[in-house]
Amino acid sequence: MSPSDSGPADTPTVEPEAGRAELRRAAFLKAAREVFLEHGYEAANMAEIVRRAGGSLSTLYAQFGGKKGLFEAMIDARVSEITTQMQLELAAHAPLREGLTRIGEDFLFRQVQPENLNFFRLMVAQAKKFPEMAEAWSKRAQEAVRRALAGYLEDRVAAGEIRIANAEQAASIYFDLLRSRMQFRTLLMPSYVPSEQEVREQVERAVKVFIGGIESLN
Amino acid sequence: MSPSDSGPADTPTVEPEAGRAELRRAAFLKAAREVFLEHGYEAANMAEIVRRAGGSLSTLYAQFGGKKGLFEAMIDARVSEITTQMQLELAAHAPLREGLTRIGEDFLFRQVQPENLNFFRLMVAQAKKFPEMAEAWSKRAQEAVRRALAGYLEDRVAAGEIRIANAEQAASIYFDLLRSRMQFRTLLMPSYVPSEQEVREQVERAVKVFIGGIESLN
DNA sequence: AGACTACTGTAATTACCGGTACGTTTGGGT
DNA sequence: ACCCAAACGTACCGGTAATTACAGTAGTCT
Repeated sequence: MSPSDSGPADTPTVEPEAGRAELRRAAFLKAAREVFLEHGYEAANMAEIVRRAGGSLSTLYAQFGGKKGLFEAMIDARVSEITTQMQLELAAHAPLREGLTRIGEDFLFRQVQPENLNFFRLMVAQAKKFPEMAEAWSKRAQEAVRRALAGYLEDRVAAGEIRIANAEQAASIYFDLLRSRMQFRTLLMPSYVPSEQEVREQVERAVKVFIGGIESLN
Repeated sequence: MSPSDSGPADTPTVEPEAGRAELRRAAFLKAAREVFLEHGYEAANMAEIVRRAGGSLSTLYAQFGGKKGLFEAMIDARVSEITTQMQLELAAHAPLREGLTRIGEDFLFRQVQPENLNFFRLMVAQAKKFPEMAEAWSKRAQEAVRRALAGYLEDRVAAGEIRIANAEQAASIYFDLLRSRMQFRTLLMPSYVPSEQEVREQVERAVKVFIGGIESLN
């Protein structure tokens, strides 16, 4: 392979200087994402995806092999996105209450984005059919933020602001406090979108309970 | 064929004194439940349901109108069940730590039953297509247990064991602490079934953090 | 028993959809 | 300009599954 290798060796994703195939592929993935999110896996229609993406059914099949392959590719792309998207704006050495609040709001606002919830719904629905995929999703979505928060907590422990034996576990508990109620409601009531105020209040409660209660674990 | 007694159907779990129609209906609902839980809404097959239930396709359509009607009836039945199933073994006047532990284990063990998780997955997946249904589900599943726990907490407040301004809110937070992490994992990893020990540990952590932190809300 | 109704069995109808075949066009490299 | 693989468009195949039609059967009520 390597046709002349004149130097377009880079262009990892969809950079303007991508070959035709790359452009098609990107368009297919974008349309697939829309359609799968709108209708779910079973009810999604390959022809509809082509209609939206442009290009042709043949090319779609040539590039992804089939519905399953397309779905997997689409989710893979999203899983990669997640890692960067989940990067928390770390609060460095901010005092505990302030840091937790900032991290919490940052996280929860993203968490309740309709796009995110739709992906989550899709993954839950297909967890049985695509187990590795669901697992990868779950790992990525969780670990990045938990590690980040754990790091921050360890910093605060070193600063003597709080006593925590197991920072990862504590981080996990904080995210539970943050997320649970809203995740439950938003998953089951797609039309409900929490207001900014609701999110802030939820974070405030979580911070209070966390700071008040986390040392009880030791 | 089977001239005389074609139906091997000796009607399992139904009131002995029900009309034929009722028996059919119950059998259809039971089979529908199995099939919908196994395959999801879209992939479920009406003929398969009839195959399992006995009876005939015609009767199924006569009774439920169609796939949608059958699904709704099946979920309705489940939503009714939930209220009784969610009845917590209330801890009456038990001391706080003991009461919370008992209520928590009772709740969480039920919550991670595969049957329950499968229903939850199904509802999440179909929340867009059947919004009223998902909402009814969410309400029932939440309110009963929250009210029950709130009642118990108020009792403990009256006993002077703890100071809580808003018992419903506190109850909600306790369930968040209890459920979140496991719900997340079990939904995304259908093969993972938490052990009894894991459940107990989770409850223990939740109890500690809750008791330690809940008064911080006041 | 007779009549009225509900259930059964099966086949037909209809629609949709994933996947493939195949002839045509296009665009980039030489 | 020429070549060829990639991309296109579209018709088509095979299968599945919801829904309906219909003709026969079994219960039930009087």
